[in-house]
Amino acid sequence: MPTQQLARLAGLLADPTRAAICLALLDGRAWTAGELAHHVGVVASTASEHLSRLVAGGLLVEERQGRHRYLRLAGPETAALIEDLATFAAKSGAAPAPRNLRGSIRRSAEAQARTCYDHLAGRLGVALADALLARGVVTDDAGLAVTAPGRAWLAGVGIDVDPQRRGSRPLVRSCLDWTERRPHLAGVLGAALRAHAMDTGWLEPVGTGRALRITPSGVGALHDLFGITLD
Amino acid sequence: MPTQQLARLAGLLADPTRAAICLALLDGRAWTAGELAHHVGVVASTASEHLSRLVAGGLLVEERQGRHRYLRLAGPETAALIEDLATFAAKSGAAPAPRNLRGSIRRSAEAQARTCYDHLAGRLGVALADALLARGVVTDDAGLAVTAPGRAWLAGVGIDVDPQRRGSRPLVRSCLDWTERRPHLAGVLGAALRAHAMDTGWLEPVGTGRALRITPSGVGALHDLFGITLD
DNA sequence: GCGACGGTTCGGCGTACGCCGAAGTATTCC
DNA sequence: GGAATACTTCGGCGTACGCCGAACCGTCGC
Repeated sequence: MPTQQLARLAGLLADPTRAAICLALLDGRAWTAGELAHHVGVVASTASEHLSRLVAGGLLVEERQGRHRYLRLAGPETAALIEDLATFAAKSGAAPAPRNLRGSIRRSAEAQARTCYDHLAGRLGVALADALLARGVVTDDAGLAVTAPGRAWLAGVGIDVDPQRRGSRPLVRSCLDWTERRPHLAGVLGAALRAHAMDTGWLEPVGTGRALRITPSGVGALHDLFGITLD
Repeated sequence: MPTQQLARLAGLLADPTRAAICLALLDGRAWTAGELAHHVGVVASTASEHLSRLVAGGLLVEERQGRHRYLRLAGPETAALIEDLATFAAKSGAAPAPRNLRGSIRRSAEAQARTCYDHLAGRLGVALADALLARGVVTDDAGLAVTAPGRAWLAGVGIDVDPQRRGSRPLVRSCLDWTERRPHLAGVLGAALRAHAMDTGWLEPVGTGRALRITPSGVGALHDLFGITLD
């Protein structure tokens, strides 16, 4: 009875509150139950029940730490499914003609580069993290940190990570990516990298989602500056 | 508010009856309202309401002819979405680990070859239809029909289309495919082709869906007998 | 220890929805 | 024209579900 299974799965996303939760979790992070409740605008008890159903249904996984319950999507394929669904839903009513090619293009583009909150994820995000570590711009000796020469080098490229500008936010932070399952750079540096890449036109958004496309000039710059070549 | 749209779309598939309707329509054919009602086991009035909702939601399109209301999926992307969803739902609970590669493999495989009811669809189905027409095994002079030499040639290959075996079912019938939007061969010959391909090991099922994989021996046989090469 | 806090469970309320049968409308066949 | 057919609309029934507030339970900070 695949029918029941399909209906069950769809039923998990058929409620606006649960849908909002899943969309929020598309950023790949693990949220606490309280954060999600506040974000979607329901009381904690209501959210708790929704979250239990989503976990029972296999869409979410939970991780209990002390008095917190962290929730994230069950895996990359779950994220992909929800994105596909949301994308399809968003353009219902629009011209359905040119969707065939678009779909696959966007899919592959998103695997290459996409935003995770305000920084870069996807294969580009991981590659950037690797490159900066390899070149000594960032060290991982006692927690992630930008080295002194690294700071100067970044300034030369045009990326400003003046420590005065960070509030309470860590300068460099690790963030686990969906498709790569490897950490990439978040924090102030991660955000600065993304902002610089967008400002200089190395990357441009494609569609309304979080997918990014590497422009021709971006291909050159990423190769020359960071030694990155994505096939 | 993409949240509402996602929930609306999911809500269309969240009901077992509607899910069953959509799964039935995955064969690409246009069903009448009555056929669907009987197939999913509800009374006509109930089905009518479900169908109206599915049409209003953009998942189905209708075509009125006389006192009949024909319904089919809105397009190839709709079929793909429902299949993705059903596939995902079917393996919820199984090991989610090796799904990354599998997913893309299956996707491309399904575009190449898949079953449509009991015959072959996808690019292989279309290519087979073309090949048989080009070789004079089948003609399209006055409706599709198997030629006399064609019948002998098929018998030599090992495909039995003895006219005594057909009941009221047409020997050859055209069927519009989703991904190719071109007719392929249904009817008794279509079913016989599929059965032969499975029996001889030219094709093998992949996963639980309708996707088929062309085996190495199948590649050779399809090339030698029908002159077919799929990239 | 004790309070504060995050999360869960439970009871109750209201709505939405799926189902059917009966009546109504349109089309086709004779 | 009249009967059979295909579908739709409507009314009514029952259930399922989403929401909240209140009470309860474990964890953390002092």
